[in-house]
Amino acid sequence: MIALVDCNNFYASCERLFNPSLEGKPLVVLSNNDGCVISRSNEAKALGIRMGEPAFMMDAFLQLHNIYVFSSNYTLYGSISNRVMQALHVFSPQVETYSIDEAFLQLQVSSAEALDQLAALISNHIGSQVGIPVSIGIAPTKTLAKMANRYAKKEKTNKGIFVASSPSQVQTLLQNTAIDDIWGIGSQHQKRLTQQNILTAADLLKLPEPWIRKNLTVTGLRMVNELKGIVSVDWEDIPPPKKGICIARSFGQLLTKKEDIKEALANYANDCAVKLRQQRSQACMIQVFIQTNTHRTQDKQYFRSVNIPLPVASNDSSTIIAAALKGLDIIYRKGFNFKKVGIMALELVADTETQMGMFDLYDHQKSAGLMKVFDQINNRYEKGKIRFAVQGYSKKWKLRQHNLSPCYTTDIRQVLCIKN
DNA sequence: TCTGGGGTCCTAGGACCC
DNA sequence: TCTGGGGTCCTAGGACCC
Repeated sequence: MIALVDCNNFYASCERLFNPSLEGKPLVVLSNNDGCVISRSNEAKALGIRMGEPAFMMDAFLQLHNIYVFSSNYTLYGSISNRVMQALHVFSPQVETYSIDEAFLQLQVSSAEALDQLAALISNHIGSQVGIPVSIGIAPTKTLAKMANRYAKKEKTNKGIFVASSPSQVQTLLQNTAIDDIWGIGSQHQKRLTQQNILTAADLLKLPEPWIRKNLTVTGLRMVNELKGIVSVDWEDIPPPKKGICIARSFGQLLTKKEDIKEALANYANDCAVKLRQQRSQACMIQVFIQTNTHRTQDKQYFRSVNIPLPVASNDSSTIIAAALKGLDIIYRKGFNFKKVGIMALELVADTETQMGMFDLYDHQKSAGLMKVFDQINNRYEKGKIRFAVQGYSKKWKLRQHNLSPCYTTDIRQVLCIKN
């Protein structure tokens, strides 16, 4: 059987962890730039706040209801996530981290009672060891486990646990799951299925295979098999290597000058190179893209991207930054209000597989050595202590983060201090 | 003033090859 | 009148996920 363990309102729960006075209070976490709502406590949900709602449109509402507002603190959430994943390993050697707040577990137990007990145990353990509430769905396939989890949350069943191990329980699940609550059905597929009068997961199983194949592609066929209890989604204990690494961010304010955008891009390019080194990869291709704010209909719009091949695979900050700036030279145009710039590292190879270029005069060992020292210093002291001159100091592009909580678990200077 | 960021997979269509 | 067929590679775009 497969269990899906999902942290409830994860970011909101993380903010509460070190601030118990927020228990029982409405609380929201905002996206980068304090843009829109990406996590809500149950109390905030009860007040009708929707996911993705822009913060600036609800300022008055937030104040009126004394809703606590947090900027997103991914350093904190990442660190709490690690604790949750560690704690889950107690219950199974096979744990697949699916996202920052979810994991699949393979369980070698089959009876419904035993599964119920085990789920309760897991839930209590994460609660007492990490302090984060979770919901658990158990079923024969990942897709059904996702559904069981959602069902548990929605119906508030038995402490957020739902076990669908027997055919009759699976049937209950299928009949009570709306199609848009199925893992793999988004708004577009939902529209098409509703037109066919397919409203639940059970309805979906009545559709002929060729129709599924044509309209929902092979991914849809796989999903339907999973609903039938046939395992069709691979198990991945070890995360497969990433195919691309992307750093893209909206600016705190609109930018028009190339110099300002250059500064932002150089910083993102350096972050991208750091990520490449962390996962021991090198990129053969760099993509740069730039875009205006599509929400501002009064502005002229512009979106463009360009690929810059690297003659030799690299994860050297200065090489990645240089390629990124070369790309910006090609796609930048005067006279637009730009909102966002980004860089993507593509065609990744392991850093042990470096192919030397025929006319390659670059000293790879020297570069690797320099980057190692660079990373060590930045890890040891304040993050980003040493930087490249082109990364600049104007910081006009900087994110808005008006309500950022401390990095309680990752920065010794921000550890919670208890008075006596 | 103000609307996230980072991924994956699939398909269709064009270019190119023999 | 009537203009092949099959393969590969690349890209853009669309759908999905959290």
